[in-house]
Amino acid sequence: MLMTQGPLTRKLSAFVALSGDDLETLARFHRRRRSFQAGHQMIHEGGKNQSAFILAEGWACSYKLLPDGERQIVDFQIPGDFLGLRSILFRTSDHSIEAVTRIEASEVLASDILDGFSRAPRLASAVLWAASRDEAMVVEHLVNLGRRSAETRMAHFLLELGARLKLVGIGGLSGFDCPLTQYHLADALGLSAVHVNRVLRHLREEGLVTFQKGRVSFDNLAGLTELAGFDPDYLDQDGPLLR
Amino acid sequence: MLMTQGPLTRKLSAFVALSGDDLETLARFHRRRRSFQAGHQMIHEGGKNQSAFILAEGWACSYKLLPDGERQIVDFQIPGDFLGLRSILFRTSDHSIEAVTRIEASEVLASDILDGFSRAPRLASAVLWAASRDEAMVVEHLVNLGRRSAETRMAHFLLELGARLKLVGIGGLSGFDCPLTQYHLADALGLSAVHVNRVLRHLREEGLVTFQKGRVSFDNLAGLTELAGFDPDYLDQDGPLLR
DNA sequence: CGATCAGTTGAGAATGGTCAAATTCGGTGG
DNA sequence: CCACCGAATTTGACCATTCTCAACTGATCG
Repeated sequence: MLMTQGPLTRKLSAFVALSGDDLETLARFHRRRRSFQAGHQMIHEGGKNQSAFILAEGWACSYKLLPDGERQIVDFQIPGDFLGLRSILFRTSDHSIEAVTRIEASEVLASDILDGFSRAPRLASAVLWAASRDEAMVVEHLVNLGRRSAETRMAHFLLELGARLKLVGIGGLSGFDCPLTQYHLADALGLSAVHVNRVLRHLREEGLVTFQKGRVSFDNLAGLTELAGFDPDYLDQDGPLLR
Repeated sequence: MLMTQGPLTRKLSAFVALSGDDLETLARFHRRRRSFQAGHQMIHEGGKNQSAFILAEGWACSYKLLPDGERQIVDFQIPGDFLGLRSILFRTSDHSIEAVTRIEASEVLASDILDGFSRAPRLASAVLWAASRDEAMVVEHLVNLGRRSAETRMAHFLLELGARLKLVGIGGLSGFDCPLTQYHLADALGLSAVHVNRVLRHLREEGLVTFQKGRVSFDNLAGLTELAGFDPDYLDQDGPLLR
């Protein structure tokens, strides 16, 4: 039994108590190690027979492009995240994913997943749970775009990212290293890059957060949390529900 | 074996070929028939030990409330939809669901689902697929809010709703009956009710769609589809992927 | 016949977008 | 070490989309 299971296994174990068989099947997902340059497009919207990946190192983002060339980033993926699940469950992928930084990941083929589910059925429940957790995050982004001002939207986004990174042991309460550009933020938050810059300046001048030179610093975490109305419940899970 | 399986079974069968055992387990989900008044809150954000429902008749909507009292509607549910899955997968629900019209639905307890998954493992894969399809819809709404103008947003929304209703046999290419108020549209599209009204008027005056007296009429379907950049691929699935 | 709720319209304000031009910063080659 | 390049960031001025507030209409219901 491998003791060096990655963060994905840890995450899934938070929902179902995985058996030895389950763990072994899960370990098979890690056979094909790949690395990608920053900017490489790992999954193509409209493409068929694509793979999924388990991210070990680096950041990625999933997005959709509009006819007029604009793009909307749906989410960022950080180490431990499963990415591109929908691109194997559906015949043609409904979104694209690109590497934000240099990436190390395990490639998971559609057959790995589907065979894995018949070999270790509890795995399907576990992956369903993980996918639902991702969906909860997308829903929170939706609320962000629909009903929050640019400023609270940015605050909420940075807090969520900080909380997610802390859960996988990267960064802490004081802040985190962040490879994103202001264009990434703009495409994720539905703003223009110019306005992103203004919002960041304002938050900095208010003494709430500083995002400069690839580092996000929470200067006043309580104030920022208050401003954003941030409640991390949708990220956190306690013990396994399924035994 | 029941031949009168509902639209949910049909939907799941589009992904996995369900065995007799699977179908029987699925049929158990339909034991507890319930009905609700319009406006009844079926699932409470923050509530614990909630049920899920399979919608047989009527419309519902899932939403989140913000600290300032605003709300963001995440999606509408129509007959055949599974609703509240995340409220049983998570200990505490991250969203609320309320009946838009009078509703007929089957109540599904957390234990039904979890026992069902161990009894009929392929069901877990099927539900994972259905949940992913719902997530694809939420993602499309996210793009809608982030990167489309009020007008194309409305156009896209009405086209998606029309396409979904057509898939379950309600309404056709010419339009559909729609119980939503302009306040519902506002909360779903991240607009003010006043602006919703203006946008609807403009679309009507352009001869694209008319939404009046509970009926949406596509006056110029091609033009509306063009305006919205609507591509229904993310809704449609062909044959079963898993045999 | 009030009362209430959905829809409609106008006027003015605000949030955020666009365009254009600096400025800074991290390389990279000399 | 320095000059230079391109990308990312920063700022200003002006513009547009959308919001807010407020009033009015019309339908429905007890």
